[in-house]
Amino acid sequence: MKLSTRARYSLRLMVEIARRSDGGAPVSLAQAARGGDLPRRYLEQLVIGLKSADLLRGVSGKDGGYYLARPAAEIRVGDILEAAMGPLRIVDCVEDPRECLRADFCQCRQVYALINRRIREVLNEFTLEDLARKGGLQRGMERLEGKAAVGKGSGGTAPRGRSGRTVQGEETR
Amino acid sequence: MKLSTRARYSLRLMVEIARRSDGGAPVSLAQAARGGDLPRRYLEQLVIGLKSADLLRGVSGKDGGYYLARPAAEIRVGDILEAAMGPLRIVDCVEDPRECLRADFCQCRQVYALINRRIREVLNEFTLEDLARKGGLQRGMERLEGKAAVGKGSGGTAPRGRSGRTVQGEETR
DNA sequence: GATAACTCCTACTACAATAATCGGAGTTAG
DNA sequence: CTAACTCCGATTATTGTAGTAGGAGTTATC
Repeated sequence: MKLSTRARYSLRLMVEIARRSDGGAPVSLAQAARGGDLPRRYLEQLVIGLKSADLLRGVSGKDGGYYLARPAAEIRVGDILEAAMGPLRIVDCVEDPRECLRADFCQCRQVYALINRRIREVLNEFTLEDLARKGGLQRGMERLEGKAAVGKGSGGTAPRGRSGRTVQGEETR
Repeated sequence: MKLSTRARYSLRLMVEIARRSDGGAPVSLAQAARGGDLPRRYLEQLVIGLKSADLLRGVSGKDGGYYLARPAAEIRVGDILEAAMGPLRIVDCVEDPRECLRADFCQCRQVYALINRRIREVLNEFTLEDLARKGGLQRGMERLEGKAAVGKGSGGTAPRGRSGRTVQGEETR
């Protein structure tokens, strides 16, 4: 149930990049590592998954680094977790019955599927912007509380883009 | 994200016991193991957690075994998972800020807390009875779909007891 | 065109957790 | 008294996690 370090670091890395990528210049892992006190060498690994999920783009060479492949408001927490941890499934049999010999008569499977769906829904309601926002936390929380309280059906889980601005600068630590 | 074998086995074990405990006699691990093809020796370990969470009660001696500490409709999936895996927290800092040095300025924490709450909600909406029910799946599913689709606020997550009857007998495999 | 600061790629390693297995002591119905 | 259980404490093999290490390739700057 617990998120792996890998998952948490990936989220924090994305947050650091989101916060610092305001000036247009790519954010280096060294910067991100310092800002979020994360082991830089480890980030190098995590970044691979985030790139191939097309959440980050890399720029080689001096003054290189990474920038978000799309606005923070359009990157869902679920996207990041999926990139870091693989498919967001509570059990394999939910998607592919062949994974389980017992699939035809196992009642658990259907309940698993429903739970799994709901978890993905929550994960897709929150975006990187929610994580990266600084200040105005109180205001932010009200909005977030709303999100968390109102079950918004099962349908489209794409995040509605808003246009808050990400602040940069002041050392996070 | 994936449920551990430990967690899945615990659920299946509970299902086996629920299904077989109709006659009043306790269900032995040997029976449960055969019915759910689970390694009996391993179940002996899992049962420890389930007992101390007061979900199962043990009866020693010949014809001994285990029975549910309360009706299946009152045992939530979340209860079982918690007994099997420990506290249902996605990260430790959600409940205890001291877990994290960065707690005061970390925005993630609040979002984590909201996600965590929602996950616990889903897990507490489904009961052992939902998992153990045999036949009438179609009908069951409609009810379950309803559950999964309608976000029912954040309030009380105690399962509403219903009074379906658990079937017993016919070998599950 | 050297150099500094990066990304990028591939191993490697230490440690912890997971998924069991095993032997045997204690309990109880027949 | 014995067969069928629970109960208890070790032990083990395998995998996964978190993190390090070394170095090749890329690019702005002096």
